[in-house]
Amino acid sequence: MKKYQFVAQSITKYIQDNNLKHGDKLPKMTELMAMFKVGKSAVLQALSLLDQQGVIYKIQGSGIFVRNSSNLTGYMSLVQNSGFTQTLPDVTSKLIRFDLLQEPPLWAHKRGLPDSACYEAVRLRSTAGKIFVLETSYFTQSEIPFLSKEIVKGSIFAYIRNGLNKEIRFSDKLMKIRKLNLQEAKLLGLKEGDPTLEVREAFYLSQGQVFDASKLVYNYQNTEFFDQSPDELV
Amino acid sequence: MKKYQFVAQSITKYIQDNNLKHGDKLPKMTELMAMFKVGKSAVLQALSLLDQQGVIYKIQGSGIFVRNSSNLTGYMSLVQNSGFTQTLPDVTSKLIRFDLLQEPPLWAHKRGLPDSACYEAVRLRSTAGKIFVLETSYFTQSEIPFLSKEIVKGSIFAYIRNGLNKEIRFSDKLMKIRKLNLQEAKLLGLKEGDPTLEVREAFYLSQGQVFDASKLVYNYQNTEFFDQSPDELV
DNA sequence: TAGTGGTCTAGACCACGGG
DNA sequence: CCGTGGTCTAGACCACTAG
Repeated sequence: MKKYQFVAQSITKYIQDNNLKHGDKLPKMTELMAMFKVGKSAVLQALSLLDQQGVIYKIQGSGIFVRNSSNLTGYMSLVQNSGFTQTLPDVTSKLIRFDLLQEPPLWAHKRGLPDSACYEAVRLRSTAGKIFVLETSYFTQSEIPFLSKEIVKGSIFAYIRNGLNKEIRFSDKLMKIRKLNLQEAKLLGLKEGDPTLEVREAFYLSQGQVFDASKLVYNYQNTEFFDQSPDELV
Repeated sequence: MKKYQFVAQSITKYIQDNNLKHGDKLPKMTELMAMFKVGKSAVLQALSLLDQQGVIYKIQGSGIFVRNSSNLTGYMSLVQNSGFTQTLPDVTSKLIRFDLLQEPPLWAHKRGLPDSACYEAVRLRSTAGKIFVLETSYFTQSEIPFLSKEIVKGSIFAYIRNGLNKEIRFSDKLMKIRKLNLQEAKLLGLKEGDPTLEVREAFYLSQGQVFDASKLVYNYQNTEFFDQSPDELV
């Protein structure tokens, strides 16, 4: 483990252990450097991470402070890549459809998925027994040569990371609000015309290729989202 | 202007000028250091900025590459603090209500707004003549002592930044999908029961105090969102 | 195995906040 | 004014990619 990761983790633990709240002051940089026996840049990288995660904020000339970590259990991060598995408890999947197609639908190709054979997986995902999203995913076979029903029932991303040893690097999302159609409504246990958030997402591997294009249709009754924007840019 | 800001800006311009697309390679770090006559850490900070903005990605041992800057005009960033003014064209406001209250509503106080006198502003915002959001904002008078109808009709944030010379540092958002009520629907030009995204946001100043709690109700027909997640953490 | 980005250090100097 | 975080340098060494 890298030093700055260790420092970031230790600071997070320090906040929990000392039960620090919004606005409480953390040790100053020189003290942090001494505490963890690292140089300034390691501490800076750690603080930068925590900044992005919304854990702390810094005031030049004053100090480093803890940020509101409001009770976000049950909320879903709209930004974090891996989606729900991070913040939601007991995520399970029900497989609706699983096929190998000659080519992806047009929208998936437009989002960058290669125009060649791909797996299609339609899953209904639940947290704590409640259905929260209908997910239609396309995985290009050129990157993911083999996929089975068993893998798809579990976590595909875990399989890609651990089984194939590939790294998921970043993603693009386009989102809109709309009404559910009848088919979606039935699957989600809602009514036609009920509101939903539709997310079309493209996932990229470490070399910058799209390997997965997904469409997510959320259940409005069982989903809430959060975002803690960090210090800003430009 | 700081060196790393200048470098970041120059690289962005370099990408535009050379019309670089997704996957195209940028000059290597040593070349960038030479091009801009700065040290390694200045370049690193610049690249880190661009990484967060979704402009580039790096592959260790290989190079620095341009990321898809798909045509996002008309889309709204869900993450960027200042909201729409950044990416949307021709934003105008219609003032629906403006008052000075003895105290904010309960939800605003729960989000961190002081339980004392505050301004209430209800605005209908449009881009290119189309109404896209109904915004109800509460500004605590302890931080924003004076607000007028004229200021509220323009950009309150610009007034705070330039007029009051205060810095808006970060924000928390909670979001959910739901149905419009009759009153909201009328204002947005939609029908009762139509879908919407509701965002409750708390804005913080540089010392970590909440000065603004806002509720945003989006018009689903005129709004689409995007997000380009950067390299991830932990 | 050469070459690229990543981590980390020690230290100089700058810029802001608060007494 | 002092103390804090912020920027920046030069350079050592590590880790990964690709030919």
